[in-house]
Amino acid sequence: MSNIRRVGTMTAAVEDYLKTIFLLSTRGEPVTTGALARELHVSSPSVSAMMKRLSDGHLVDRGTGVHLTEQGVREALRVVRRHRLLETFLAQSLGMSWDEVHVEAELLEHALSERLEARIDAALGHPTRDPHGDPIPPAAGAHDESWGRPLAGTPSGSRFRVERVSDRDSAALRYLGEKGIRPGFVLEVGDQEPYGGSFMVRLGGEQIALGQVLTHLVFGTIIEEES
Amino acid sequence: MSNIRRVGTMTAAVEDYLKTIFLLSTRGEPVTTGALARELHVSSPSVSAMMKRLSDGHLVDRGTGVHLTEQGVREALRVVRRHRLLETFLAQSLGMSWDEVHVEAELLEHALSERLEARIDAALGHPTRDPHGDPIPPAAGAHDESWGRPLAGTPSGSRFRVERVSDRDSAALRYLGEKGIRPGFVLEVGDQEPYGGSFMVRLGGEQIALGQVLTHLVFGTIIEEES
DNA sequence: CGGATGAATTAGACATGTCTAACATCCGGC
DNA sequence: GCCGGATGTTAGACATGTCTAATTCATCCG
Repeated sequence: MSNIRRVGTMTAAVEDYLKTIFLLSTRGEPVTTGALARELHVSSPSVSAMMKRLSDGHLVDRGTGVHLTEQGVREALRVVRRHRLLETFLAQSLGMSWDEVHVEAELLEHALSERLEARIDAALGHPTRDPHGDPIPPAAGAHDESWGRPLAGTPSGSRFRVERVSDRDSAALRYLGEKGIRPGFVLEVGDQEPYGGSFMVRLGGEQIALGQVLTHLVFGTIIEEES
Repeated sequence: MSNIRRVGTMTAAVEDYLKTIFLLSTRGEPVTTGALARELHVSSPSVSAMMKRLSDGHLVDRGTGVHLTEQGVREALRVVRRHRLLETFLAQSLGMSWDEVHVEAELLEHALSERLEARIDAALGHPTRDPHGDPIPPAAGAHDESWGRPLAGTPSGSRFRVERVSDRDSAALRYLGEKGIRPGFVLEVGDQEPYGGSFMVRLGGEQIALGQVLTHLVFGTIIEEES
């Protein structure tokens, strides 16, 4: 039966590839056979074969690396939308924490019907951000996937508004969540301790030391002081 | 990647077959190659091939017709549990009607992780019945799948408590729902109009005429008059 | 008893998606 | 200018799950 399969060539595997290509390229990373293999936990030949299929189906172009065609972007955005709506829904309706929702959404995103997607969207009041601050692509219309700047390298003394936190490392997410570092909050940036030490920030009067890795997972903007 | 796949031999297709065998046999219908092909919308040879696989995996025995082994029942109940929990969850959290939830649960049931299943179960307060009145198998322990008696053939003048309504015909479900015929409600049974006419029942002062087909979709028990 | 009928299986093909092993290609350094 | 390593592709195999066409098998009826 394979209830999972959708119209045309969209299968769960195809959706995963398209989504991953989209996310890699919007993160500014090179989209190569090797990168996709690493990301999707498959072998390089598997990626090669799939790229051939996607290319035949006019979902990707292959020049230097791989990039999505217009139609490929459209399909990728559909998957990303379902993923982020599900994350938001699971957090809202079941109180799941932001480090748990990603894995679950990963499983469910290929099995979400259009109808259920619409119902969830409506029930949530047409949200524009998921729990990590990632923008939810609209059902139709333009989408902005920009990441802002990473916390790493932010000059001491500036005020930094957290906008997105990468959902790739679930343990790091839990840790950051416990410290209160979530989208919408503003950090007072302190000093980078020397020789790869902690990055000091202040949030609501509390001093927080963040390891190198964490500062590359938090994105946002520097708030200009008005005076 | 195929995120859908589970441990061992449990795939979405295997789960569908096991579930269907379980449901057919608990409805008292013969579980034959043909019946499964009809039910699952696949060809007979497909069923033959799958029965060989399930038989090799000790999930079914093949004598006269097919029946589940102990392990087969266990796996089938896991799928049925996920399906009915999902139906209940979708009805509760999104206000979906009982004629919509079946189709959606059908899609999601193969992608539900153990963790999410447990979260949903807890959030719903460990429900024992889905919106159609179908019993939700417990995570561990005995399960009773009995159907009670059909409304069809209930003698005039008796009082009939609705316990389950078959979810197989979505349009019929919607119709019955509009008339107020749902699990828990008690009907005063009237006459069967002759020559295959309507079956008359009374619910909360209102007279309802039910076509033949409907009376075979509603199950429950006759309430003994006390006096 | 013999043939028609229907149900089930076997045979063979195909699509999807994965793997390992072998080959190709390209690019930097000497 | 050539060699070695990284990167990518081809070749070939396998698992899953489906299909159609052909065959077997049982059964019922005249």
